[in-house]
Amino acid sequence: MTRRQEIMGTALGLMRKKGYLNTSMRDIASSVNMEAASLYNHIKGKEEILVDTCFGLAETLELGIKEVNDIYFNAAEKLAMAIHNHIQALTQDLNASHLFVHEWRHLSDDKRAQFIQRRDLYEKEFRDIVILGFEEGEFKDVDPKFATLTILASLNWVGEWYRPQGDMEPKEIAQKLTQFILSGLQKN
Amino acid sequence: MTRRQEIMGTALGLMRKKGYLNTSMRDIASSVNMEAASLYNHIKGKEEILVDTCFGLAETLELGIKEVNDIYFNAAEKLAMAIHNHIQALTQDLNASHLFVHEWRHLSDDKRAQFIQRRDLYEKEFRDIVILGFEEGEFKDVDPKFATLTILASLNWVGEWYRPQGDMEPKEIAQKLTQFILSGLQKN
DNA sequence: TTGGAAAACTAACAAGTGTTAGTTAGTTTT
DNA sequence: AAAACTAACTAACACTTGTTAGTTTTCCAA
Repeated sequence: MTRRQEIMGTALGLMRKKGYLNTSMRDIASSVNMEAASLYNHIKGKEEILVDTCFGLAETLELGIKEVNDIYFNAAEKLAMAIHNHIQALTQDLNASHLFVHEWRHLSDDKRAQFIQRRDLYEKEFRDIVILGFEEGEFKDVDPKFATLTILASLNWVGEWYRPQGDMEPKEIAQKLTQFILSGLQKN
Repeated sequence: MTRRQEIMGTALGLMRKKGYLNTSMRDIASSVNMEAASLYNHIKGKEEILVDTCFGLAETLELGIKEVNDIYFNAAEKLAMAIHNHIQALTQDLNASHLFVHEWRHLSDDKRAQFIQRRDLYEKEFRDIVILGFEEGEFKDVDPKFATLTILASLNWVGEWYRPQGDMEPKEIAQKLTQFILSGLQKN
């Protein structure tokens, strides 16, 4: 593990616990036993931590949804796989997920604009699955935008309560979420 | 409208746009055309804004769920009404909702502990409805904790995309959410 | 053993933070 | 008219912020 990775990992942990703005370069430095100024031998600045993390996870998610569309499935299967990939990506590094879900707002103006664009594109991929399901006659005639936002809300919130040593594994969470989203709470 | 209310309202708007930590007392002051120090004639300090808002909305939500339990309904009807009340409370002031959903983390330690406790209690009320539904034989045998968190995630996320002048009214949103949560995406 | 890069250090800067103290003008109450 | 209250002000304090410049130490390849 390079020193840079060590710094990044420590920073992400602190930022998840205290928030991005509340985590100072001095906090990060002392957590890896060095002075704040020394961090600049490894990273360009504080924002680099946020940028690399947000865009890194964005790329992982994009690859995940592309994989879903490459393989031919019906909408229900596509949705199940998309949910699975999303949950895998998010639970794989909860600290990074926190920045991705909550702290992207503090990106500088241009980076934030780029981020929002990629996020919207990702949302659109989900929405297309919902629309496909309707065209197949398998899904109800719901408002696709509304449904997609609701689905993604459920997925992104998993990072708030998932605990790696807990009693549910990512795979199981994804499966339950898929079940819930497809057929809801009510019996028949 | 008192000067205090004016300050609070302005502060909440700024804090939703820029985040709690990124909004300085000087920002707030200049938005209401006064000096930062003068704010202290009306509020005790910056945290009071966060505390009053978070606990105020908490109380509204608690009243909402109590109302649901006072009136006898089956679980499906209870859930529908609980969702309706929750969405009404959240969409009624999106600025306050932002603090409630996102910025409560920055409460001081003791206030945060209180907040979490009340939040957990509110979650429990929702969970009890899910459990009741199962006991009635109306809901599936889902993991109640998992289901509740997923439901609340969907509800809380509404504040991220709801726009007051948009094409969906709170009542309609609540109705669609209820429908989605009860019977899901899939036909049959 | 030595040269040079990598990685740490100290010191400092310029800006911004929430908050307090003390004051003043204007209004309300006694 | 005198006293008290309200709400604004200026000035300052003590501290924290991200970052840069310049310097010293560490460490590995030649």
